[in-house]
Amino acid sequence: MDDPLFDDTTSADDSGNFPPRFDSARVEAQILSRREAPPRNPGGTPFSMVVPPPNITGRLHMGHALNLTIQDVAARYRRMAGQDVLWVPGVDHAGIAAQNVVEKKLREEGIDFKTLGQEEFVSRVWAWKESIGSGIGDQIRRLGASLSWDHERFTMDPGFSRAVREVFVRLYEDGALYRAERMIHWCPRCLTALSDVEVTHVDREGQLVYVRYPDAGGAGEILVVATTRPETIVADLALAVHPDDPRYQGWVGRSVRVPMTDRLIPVVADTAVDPAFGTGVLKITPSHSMVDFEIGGRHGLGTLSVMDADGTMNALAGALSGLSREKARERALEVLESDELLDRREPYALAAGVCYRCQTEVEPRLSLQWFVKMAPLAARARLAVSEGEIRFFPSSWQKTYYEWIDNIRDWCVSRQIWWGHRIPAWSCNDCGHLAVLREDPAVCPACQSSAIVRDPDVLDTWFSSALWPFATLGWPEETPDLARFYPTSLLVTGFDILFFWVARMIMMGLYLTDRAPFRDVYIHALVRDEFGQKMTKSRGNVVDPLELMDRFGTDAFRLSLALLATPGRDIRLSIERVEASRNFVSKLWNAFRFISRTVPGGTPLLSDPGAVRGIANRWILSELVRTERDYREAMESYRVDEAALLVYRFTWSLFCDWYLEAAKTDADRDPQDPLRQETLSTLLTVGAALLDLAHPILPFVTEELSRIFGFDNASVGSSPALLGLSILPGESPEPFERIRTMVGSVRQIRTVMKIPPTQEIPADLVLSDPGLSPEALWPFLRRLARVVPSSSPLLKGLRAPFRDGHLVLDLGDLVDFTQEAARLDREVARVEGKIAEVSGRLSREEFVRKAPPEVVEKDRALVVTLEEEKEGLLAARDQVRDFLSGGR
RNA sequence: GGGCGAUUAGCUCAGCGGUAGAGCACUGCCUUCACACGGCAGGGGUCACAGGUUCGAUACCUGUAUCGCCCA
Repeated sequence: MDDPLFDDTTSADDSGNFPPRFDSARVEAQILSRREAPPRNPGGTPFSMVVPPPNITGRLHMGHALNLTIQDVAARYRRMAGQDVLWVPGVDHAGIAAQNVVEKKLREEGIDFKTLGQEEFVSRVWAWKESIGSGIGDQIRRLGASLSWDHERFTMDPGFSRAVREVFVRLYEDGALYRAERMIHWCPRCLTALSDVEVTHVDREGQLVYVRYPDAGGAGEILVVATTRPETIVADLALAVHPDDPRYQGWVGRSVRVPMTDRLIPVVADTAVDPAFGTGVLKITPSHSMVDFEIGGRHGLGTLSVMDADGTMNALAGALSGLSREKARERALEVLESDELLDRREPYALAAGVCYRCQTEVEPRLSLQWFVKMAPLAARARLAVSEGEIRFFPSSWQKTYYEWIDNIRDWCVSRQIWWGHRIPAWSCNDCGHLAVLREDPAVCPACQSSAIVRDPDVLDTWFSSALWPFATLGWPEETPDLARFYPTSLLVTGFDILFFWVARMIMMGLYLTDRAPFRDVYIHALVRDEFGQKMTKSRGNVVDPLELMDRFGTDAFRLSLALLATPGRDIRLSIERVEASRNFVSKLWNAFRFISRTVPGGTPLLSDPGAVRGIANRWILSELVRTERDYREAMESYRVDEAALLVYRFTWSLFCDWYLEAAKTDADRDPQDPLRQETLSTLLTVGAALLDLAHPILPFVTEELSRIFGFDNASVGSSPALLGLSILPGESPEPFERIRTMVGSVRQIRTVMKIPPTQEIPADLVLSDPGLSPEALWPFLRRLARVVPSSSPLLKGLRAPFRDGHLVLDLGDLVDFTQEAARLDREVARVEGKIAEVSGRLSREEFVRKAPPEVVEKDRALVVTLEEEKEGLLAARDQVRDFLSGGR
């Protein structure tokens, strides 16, 4: 073991090697096996988040991965900044989704869940929940998400259930919750009511069917009605026309006969009718259409329901009874056809409402349900955002939020399923009293009868989710957690649940705690496949995050997501991107491999970065300070993508490409040379700081490297480097920038002249700037450009020009001047183009007069620089031309 | 029908009033003692289109086109 850093058992693979590849699988397994809770810092300012609880039915998908990565970056960053971070994990009981899963499982076992009864079924769901254990939780850990696992909650754990019940009762007592018979969206497959947001719309190719309604007077006149739902004709209770429609003035008040039946219905006038749709005559089916229900109400039409809960036509459907909705539609067309009441049909694109859980087309249905009054809640929720109490990132989501808030309708919260929070309402069979209670009653509170029945329905899953930020912290108890961490600091979520979840948390939070439940809301987009397609099972384009983590490492996967997480834009994730990130992790790893070989154990970190003298050292430190400043700015404004890019660029383009190469020069110096010591310490210091910057995004590789180097525990990530480097080194870093241009100039010539990279070129250094010391420059030029001081002054040679001087290169006989002449011509043209542009601007009086002085000044300085550059290029070109014409 | 977003290099995307950028792909050279999951050098863009504001517009405003999403 010749490397002093590896003289103990903490080496990379515990056998003294620092392999050229980072073994992500091994390191991740090792770190995860410790199952450490992330550290808390009771002395720090609180920073809290609640995780959007994944469904118990869930498996980690791209959306989770993105969501958790962003949160974890925030959590780790805050921890490193000394804050006391609480990030509450948890799982949602996922009412309908979980019920569906268990129903299906039972069906596969040959059991019809309905035969079990509610209690037994619920206990089966609990058993199933136990059987899947911490599946999704383990996958979340796998992603490196540093949640506060000791605070894990479930939306149906006892405490949470108490909170849900408390809210329901409180709303009821306040008159903000009521039971009523209303039109709701009904899923004929899930057999439950749905809220407005649980219905999504899909474009369908339908038909507009024109049907003849004969005049009841027998005069042979007919009204033609256009409908997309001919199967509901048998439930028609009226036809309606717009009162101002000249075509139908004579019809209002008359009666027509309903096709397929013997019923007579009136023709009414209503302003809700759109004269431009179809024939301008609307059939009114109050029991099967939201709009018709309203119109029917205005005209006292009553109701007639021809469909059962499961979408089957019932006994009142006459010729259609017993048929499914779909079959009924076909049959209706046949009957109309044969009755010669079918006028015509035309294709019609319609947006069908479907259940968001099972995609079944929903039915409007009149039924007795529980509703939350939204108007008062919504008003406050609007204010919280418009007054800036809650901030959206990106802020463009405000509009969408207002749009919804402003058009909100009462929220149907009862569900006719078995899995969920049972509604705490009892009705008395004797006196009819309805009791909503915090504790289960034994008898009717009104008449003491024991003939009371509990409402069999459960609550919308989102009802409990709406309590998540405070119920997880102990509400309604006044717990220490609630006092310290509520309101939470940041909520990170996808736009797809803005209405389902975010808006409702705001409403409930304000109503129940009098405070907005969070300060900032970061709304991220969707992860799509590389072609921009949404990842869905049916498309078969779902990429499994776990697979990517296995293949490329979790760090690489997280970095890919972070880099692509531009606010407000969907993410197209391709394997190539993850590969590129993997390469970055490897690059980082190897940079530290180099440091470990170069820097002996026991080397101290820089105690005073401002006192550093070495050209390269000063340069990298000043770049680090700049990067760190921008990085913090990015993190504070939730620009994870920018922060990640800063780390990427600093590491690769500056630290690896330039500093490490330059540091090799200093490291080769005499052991007694103080510059060598300074450089070794700088390497270590910048390395440590770099790990800190990278840690929130790349937790595993940085923790492993920190461990190897004995830096502060990277899971704490409180290396002094990050905190201590707020001072800029005293002097300008410019000398190293000059070196970069010199090196660039030589490298260009080397390429054009086809001189092998390893071949050293003797050269003379000619400097016009007296501030630069050739003695300090040569070692870097030798290392980075492979030029060496020539033993004697060169009279003839090729000029490598840079801004304030040039190198004369002795290329011996290798020279093909024509290529170089052509290159220089191109360069001169490029610089001249720039000069023309900038000086053209400066020559315009208006520009000089109106533009800000600093802009004009900057342009003037730019012209000077460009002129210098041009002169150098011209001198080099002239010389090349000399060689070309005169030989040598 | 209303709203939102997008349109920048072959592809995927940053940038956003003041010399057009990254990753991947492409071309040439290089297995040089951290890294070929690498290095060096390079090619490639009238920043969708048309007006306007401005000393100056890829960026701001208006309109048009195309694409995507949300709501009705």
